[in-house]
Amino acid sequence: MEQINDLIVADVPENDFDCRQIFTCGQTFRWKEENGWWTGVAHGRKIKIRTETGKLLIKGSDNGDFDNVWHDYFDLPTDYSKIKKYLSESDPFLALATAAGGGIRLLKQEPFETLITFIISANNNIPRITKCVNALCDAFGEEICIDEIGRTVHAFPKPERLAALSADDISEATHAGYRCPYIVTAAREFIDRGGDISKPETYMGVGPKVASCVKLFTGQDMDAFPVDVWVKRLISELYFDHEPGLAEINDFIKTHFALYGGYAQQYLFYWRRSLTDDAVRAIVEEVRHKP
DNA sequence: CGGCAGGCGGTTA
DNA sequence: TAACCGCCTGCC
Repeated sequence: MEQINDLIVADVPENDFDCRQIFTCGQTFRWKEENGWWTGVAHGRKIKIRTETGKLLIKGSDNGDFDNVWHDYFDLPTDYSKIKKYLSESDPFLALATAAGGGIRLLKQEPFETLITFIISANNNIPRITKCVNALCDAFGEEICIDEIGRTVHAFPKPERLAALSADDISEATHAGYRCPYIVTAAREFIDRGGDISKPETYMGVGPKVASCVKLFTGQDMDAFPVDVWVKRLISELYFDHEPGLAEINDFIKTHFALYGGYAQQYLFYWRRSLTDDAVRAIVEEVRHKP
């Protein structure tokens, strides 16, 4: 890693870091692409990043922040080539999925932000989750800076701020609907528990799927395997000749994806969303008839 | 075009 | 098991 003025340049394996894949695969909703750079906020800091053949370029950071924050946030210590190789060799579908989304990385995100963001994600879709989360930050997050075209950039709100609000306050700002009371109570609970999210499913508004997301996207449990409608659909298409129940799917996941389960889930999820039902059927046909 | 079902990256009671 | 907020899509 080296620093040139306000630009950090770090080595990243060329095929293991793709901004679009990282920021649009559903793990975070705070990054957007502008003029060839991806801009985002985490840990109360705003940066811009892009990649260039084997290099990660970061603007708005410095040596200290890179070492203390971004190195870990972008999961740079993990060797994704090794993970993709292992998954590819253990499963023909993962070979295809890791080829399609090979630049995905699992960000190590902040506990409170992840908890609230995925409470919002329940029974919701990506464009609307993005809107809600960013509206929440704009309304209640502390100001970080003004960007080059005059927009105020906000951090994710602190637990104390959200805990002091009413559900109606949140609703007015975000239009997150019936999830708003969950956001307030989760903020209060989070404070009462001293920031402990080791059992996310014990928070109101957090069921099995959201709990898995929190564990996986904070880096707490890399075997966590969130099962949403897309993953459920794909698992039954690829591995079952009948419509499996949730228990059956969970059983299968535990044995089949034991190691690197969370990574497998991300590759599969990203891959499935790019395919039509017909394309999946054709792929299943082809893989089954291979010697 | 505009009104109105139908469907979402689940959870709760 | 249905109801839930609100936005987007497709249909008439």
